[in-house]
Amino acid sequence: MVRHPLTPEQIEAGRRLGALLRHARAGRDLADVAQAAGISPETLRKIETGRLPSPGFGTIICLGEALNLPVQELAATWRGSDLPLEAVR
Amino acid sequence: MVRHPLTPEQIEAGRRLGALLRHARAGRDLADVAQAAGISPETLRKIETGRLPSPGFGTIICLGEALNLPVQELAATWRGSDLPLEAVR
DNA sequence: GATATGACTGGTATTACTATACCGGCAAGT
DNA sequence: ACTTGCCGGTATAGTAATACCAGTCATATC
Repeated sequence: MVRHPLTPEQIEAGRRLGALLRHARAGRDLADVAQAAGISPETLRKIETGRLPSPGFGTIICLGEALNLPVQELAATWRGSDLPLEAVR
Repeated sequence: MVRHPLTPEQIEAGRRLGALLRHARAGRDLADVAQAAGISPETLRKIETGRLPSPGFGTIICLGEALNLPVQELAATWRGSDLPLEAVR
């Protein structure tokens, strides 16, 4: 096989990650956050809705910076061991 | 444009990330680490040598787990603000 | 010294996916 | 009605992830 399709687990992980990002964005404008992270609004929207389940590493890092999200929480959310924010700090 | 080619900065970031991963692997067998992270040995080798400059988020998270690397250091290395391990803990 | 073993390397090929863009539509607010 | 913000569908260039290969460079082993 050349490249395996994404597993359901990976797709689920992408959904969790997207939900976290949308929640962290709170009220801010989607386009503003996207620009701050250096990605296109279209891409951010797809990540948030889970239609881009497994984005690039740098993409998520930049988004985490733009949203003031600790990297550890992003990683924990992706893994599914969704420890609350307090446990990370 | 539909998708921008990777910038030289991104390629450099990939190189740094790969160097960190290879250093963290130390003496362990490449194939063993790859299996522990759930990716193919070929892919790990390309990430370490920088031929896959911008891997998936999940890919790096799994590798960090397999190598006991704190996520924050991976992120810092990618960003270029290569704070030493001690500053992260 | 020839030969084998083991781990890495660059090259090439292939498929699935990311990242981007544009569209029409839908809901809430002004 | 008009704007604002989100949504799903579609299209496309570039890349990730996988696989196979031949070549290198040690370190053994004969």
